[in-house]
Amino acid sequence: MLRMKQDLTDTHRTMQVVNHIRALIENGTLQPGDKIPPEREFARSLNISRASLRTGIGYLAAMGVMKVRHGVGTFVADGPAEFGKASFSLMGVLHGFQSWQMFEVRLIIESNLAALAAERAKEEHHTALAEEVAEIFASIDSPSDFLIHDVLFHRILSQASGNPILAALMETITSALYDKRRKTVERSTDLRESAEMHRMIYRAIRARDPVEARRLMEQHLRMAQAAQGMERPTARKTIDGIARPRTLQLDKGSAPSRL
Amino acid sequence: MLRMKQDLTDTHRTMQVVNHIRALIENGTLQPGDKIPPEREFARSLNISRASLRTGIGYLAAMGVMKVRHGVGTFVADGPAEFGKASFSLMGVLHGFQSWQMFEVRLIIESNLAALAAERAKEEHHTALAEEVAEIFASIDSPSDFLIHDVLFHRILSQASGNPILAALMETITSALYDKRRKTVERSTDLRESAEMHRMIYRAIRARDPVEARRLMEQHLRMAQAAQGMERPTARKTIDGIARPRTLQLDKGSAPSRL
DNA sequence: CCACCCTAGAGGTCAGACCACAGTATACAC
DNA sequence: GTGTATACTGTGGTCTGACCTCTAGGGTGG
Repeated sequence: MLRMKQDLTDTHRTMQVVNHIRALIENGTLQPGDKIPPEREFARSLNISRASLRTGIGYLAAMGVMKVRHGVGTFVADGPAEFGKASFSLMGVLHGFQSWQMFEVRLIIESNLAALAAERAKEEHHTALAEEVAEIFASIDSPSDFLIHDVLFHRILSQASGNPILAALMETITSALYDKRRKTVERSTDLRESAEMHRMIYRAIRARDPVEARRLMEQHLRMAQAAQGMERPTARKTIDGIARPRTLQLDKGSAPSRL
Repeated sequence: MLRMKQDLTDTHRTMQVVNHIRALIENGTLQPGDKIPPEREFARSLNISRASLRTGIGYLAAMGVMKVRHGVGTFVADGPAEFGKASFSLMGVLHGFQSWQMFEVRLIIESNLAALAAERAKEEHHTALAEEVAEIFASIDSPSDFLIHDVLFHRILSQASGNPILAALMETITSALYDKRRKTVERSTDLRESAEMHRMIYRAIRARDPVEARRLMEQHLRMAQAAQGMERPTARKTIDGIARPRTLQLDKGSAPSRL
């Protein structure tokens, strides 16, 4: 009737490797930061060729679950969760993501992140947040440093929200936005105002006031968006990149496996 | 001082392939659904070995940008945008994602999706949405069919929101939730109530009432969550899967490349 | 006209040699 | 003794080319 086949990228051996490692992570044998055995050895122990093993590892590395370091070894990722850095930009060109859409998503997610953080942040988060606010003020004359601590502030806030999934989504958007920001921040003049906003957001979180935290975060982001001239276009035209009409197909295709 | 190296998975050849294909997609040479040349031939034209080409393709396939079909060929993905199906579950076991967190994210994203859809949906979306509502009512006695149209309804709503990024994030969460739902829906008794909710949401969107659409969607999701007994635990214990304490490190590590 | 089988074309796997990189041990010069 | 240069070892990266498996389509016999 409809689709029967599973379009998963589950090529025999590849998935075998992926599932094996997944299992090792699930039962705790492998923890973030751990190193897996050398390819030659690991391949032998799994009774597959090194090439196949590498395919599987490549798969895991592509989505950020593992990190491969030439000449050193392969490790389980340990940084903040994220859905493939490159993934986002690739998906972007493929589906025509636009800047205003990124900001819209950021506004939605981060304002909720702020609200949740206000409700759930622990002492240690308050401390870390306060430190970053201080660093931000201290970096007012150095745009590049300012941006670093700005990013750090938002990342800590993500963790304070107590929802790693939301944090991971935010991280994905943020890293995609980073390059663009790095360029504009340089010629930014009112970093003082931005610093002040961070401080106010921190105070709202500190005071466990979700409503205020959300409001301030929204205000902060709208200001940031305006500063980069990336508001949503009133008309239907592309801001950056080529316009991509692409007949919008209400594709029912590939409904969640089997049906 | 801090990190200097770029931890990107950019192994020479691999990235070379990825960027090449990315370029082909950007300049329109490759469109969703298109087939790329056979590996042997493509590899020769790029002056790299077939193995390297395959590594690159595997990378792209892993994040859902390309689809490989054994014995047929390799194609550019054309379905709804999504950040790697497997990616999510892998990230899940790695960072300890929990059910209530997935619901929380879904609640946040989808309620906003509904609000946006109410503001921006076009005629064609209204039509498609109405059709699915009808299908949903028609499937009240068939849980499996019901679920299919339920998913379709939400997917169309995502497209109607006019923000493909948000839609992609939603799709990622949804596909992860799908399996779990498939099990519970079977023994669900009040599908009628759910169907009614979909109809009301549709009407709110149709009436271009963002506030009401958001409110109804939130209500709908909370009911769904309650039906599956996945509210957020009052205490600090795990619902499913093993508890994973994992010393919460405020990892500053891997700040967005170079600094 | 339909069912079955065969085959061409495309991806999947394998084996083993060799290259490139990172970190450490060693040797030589001062 | 100290320090720097070099060699070695371990680990991932790439290449070749042969062979396996799957899919789709066309040919052939019933």
